[in-house]
Amino acid sequence: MAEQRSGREDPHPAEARGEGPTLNDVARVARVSRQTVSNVLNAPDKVRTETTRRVQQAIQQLGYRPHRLARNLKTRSSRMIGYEIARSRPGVINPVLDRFVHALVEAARDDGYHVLLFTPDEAGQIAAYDELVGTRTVDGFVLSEVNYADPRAIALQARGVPFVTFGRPDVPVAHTWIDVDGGAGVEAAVHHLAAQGHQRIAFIGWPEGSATGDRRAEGFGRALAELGLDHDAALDVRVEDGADDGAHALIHLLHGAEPPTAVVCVSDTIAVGVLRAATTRGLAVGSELAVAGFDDTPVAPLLTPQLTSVRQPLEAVAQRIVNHLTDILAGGAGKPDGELLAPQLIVRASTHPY
Amino acid sequence: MAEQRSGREDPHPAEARGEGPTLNDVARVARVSRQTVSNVLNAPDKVRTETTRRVQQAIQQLGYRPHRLARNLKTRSSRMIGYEIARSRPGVINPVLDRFVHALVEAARDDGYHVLLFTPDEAGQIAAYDELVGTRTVDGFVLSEVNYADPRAIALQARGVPFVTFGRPDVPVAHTWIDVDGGAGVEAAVHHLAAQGHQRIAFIGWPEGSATGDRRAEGFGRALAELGLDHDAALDVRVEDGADDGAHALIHLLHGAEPPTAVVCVSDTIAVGVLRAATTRGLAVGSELAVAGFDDTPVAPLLTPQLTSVRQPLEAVAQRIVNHLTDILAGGAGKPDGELLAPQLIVRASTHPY
DNA sequence: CATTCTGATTTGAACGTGCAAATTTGCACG
DNA sequence: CGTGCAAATTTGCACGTTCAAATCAGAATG
Repeated sequence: MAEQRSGREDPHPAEARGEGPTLNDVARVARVSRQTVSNVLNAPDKVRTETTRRVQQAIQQLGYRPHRLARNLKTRSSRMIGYEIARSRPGVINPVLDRFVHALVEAARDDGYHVLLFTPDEAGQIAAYDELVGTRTVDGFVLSEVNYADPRAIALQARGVPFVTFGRPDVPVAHTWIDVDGGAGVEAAVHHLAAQGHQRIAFIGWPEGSATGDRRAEGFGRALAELGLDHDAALDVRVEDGADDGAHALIHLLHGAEPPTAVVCVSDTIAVGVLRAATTRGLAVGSELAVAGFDDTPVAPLLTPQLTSVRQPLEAVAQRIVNHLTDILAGGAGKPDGELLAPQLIVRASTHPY
Repeated sequence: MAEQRSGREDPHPAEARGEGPTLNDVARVARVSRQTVSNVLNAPDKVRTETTRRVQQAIQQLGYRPHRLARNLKTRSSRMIGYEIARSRPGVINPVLDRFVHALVEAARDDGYHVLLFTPDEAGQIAAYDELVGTRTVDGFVLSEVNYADPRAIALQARGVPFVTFGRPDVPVAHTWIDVDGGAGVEAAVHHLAAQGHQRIAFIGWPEGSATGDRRAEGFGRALAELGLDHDAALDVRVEDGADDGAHALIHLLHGAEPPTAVVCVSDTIAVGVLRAATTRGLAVGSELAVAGFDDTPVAPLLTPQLTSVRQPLEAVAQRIVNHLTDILAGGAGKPDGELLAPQLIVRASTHPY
């Protein structure tokens, strides 16, 4: 059928190059122009049904897939979202990485984006961000573990780089954020303990200065006020995030004049230490001492007794973050706003009196 | 200085476009051609020192960074490595994600690559792989948790897609892999226990059929043989990977005619259950019953007592995997080979007799 | 039947870079 | 001072796609 061939042939058909087929290859097979194929994929309403059918078939036949790089070069977007994974500290259970990253990747995929991981650059907090945005490797970022006046948020803001944070800034600033209401989580834990009959409830938090920690601590104070319990300063302590620190804190609490019968911890890591110290002292956790953690890390259900913990809706957080970010990237400016999601208290044996 | 300007001007200088500067912008400032700038970056030896200096300065001045997409389009490579994160099962501590992913990202960066995460596609085990490679979004893959005759490895192999696995295939096949000698890890644990005086050492493994699990089990048999201890089938049990399963297994073992004085577990998750069951039964772990885990997950040092565990050199694994993969991607064919790294036994209180 | 209009399709150009070939420059030599 | 040669630099083109403008086909209109 040589006469069917058009005069000008693509001198480099896909097979000859040992590469995937291109728009031109599909176009030739479907006997349409390159642009029509492009339209079938990107603006189907501009193409006649019959033509669409023919093109689709050619695409099928050749197993064509658009070349991401070529498309992105033209559209000036990478359709990649950058996410920095911080170095995990040994001895501290990373509450976020596993579940959150997973959720992030899935949410991004649903919106046609991919997640690119990177680690902090020793050249400075934002060097890695500059690099990625400078080379246009990513279109925007998701920041987690943001603190007050987070330098990364400030820098990205100044550069006009799109980003959404997991965690809210302290002052109302002009960027979009999603956060979990940690205070409400602690509040729920305290209410739960009070409902079990506990009157002397302690809180082991992180040292002041971390946005996340401070807000959880506030929830503690709020809950006591709501319950009409007085806020005994001796029952409100602050330690670094470590199991040993938690253990020491509990021992200290137990040595007080009026020791607590229940302890709410700002993290599961600390709760692990509290559990350990309690067990070592022969205190029956659950009946004699109730303990609650925070983050519902994978270990919570593995501890003895199983640990009551506040679970963050990380999947929902990731979903909302990606939605907001892709909106911004799509140019749907809108004014930046925040969204506060409610955590959920997972009650387990460590706070059961029986 | 109008007379210094060349006749033909770039009609779209960077500032006018509101985008980053391009090679052309740098070239104009440095008064050289676009290609010379490219050479300064990619083949410095082809450029005169003086010219290099001028170009460097222009690059500095404009804050130029090469446009990744454009470069990659031309070089037909994305300089991205794909890594699939499997859905983590609740109640099982993911031994790999945190440390390994981190190490992977850092190793990749050192070789000029980025890591792109993705999750399994419900359309099939390799659909997501096909998609990424079809759109040329990634250049190759790192596979972890590979099993015998892993379908992903087979499919990628068939398609000629570059990849390196963490985990070795059962038959000598034609792909490169890195693995940790799990058998040797269990062996080390058994030897350590024997050195503490234990004669009846049990092993709690996974059901047969998983490459990783079977090899760890083999190490157990090997160690017993080396030590001249007989391989009592009653002390070699298999359960699913869960804390409860570990607990049941221990109880079962303790009910035997001659119960073990030491237990090596194929995972920390199982060890957690064993610890729990032992404690519940009033057995002093460390002195009366020694327990060792595997993977040295973040919880191991947080347990009571702290858990002896076999630690995989994940950082080294990631490093070697990336090195091999980038070699392959650079065309440095070489014949595929494997590399077996030794794990390290981290001794803690759970196997200390005092 | 010529004209206008609308929708469908094609053509030309560009995104920013790197490879290959072409050109220019600098320098040693007879 | 021309000649030859290697080194330095430039020019042309292509990577695969999308956007904008141009062309074409077909129906509706006067």
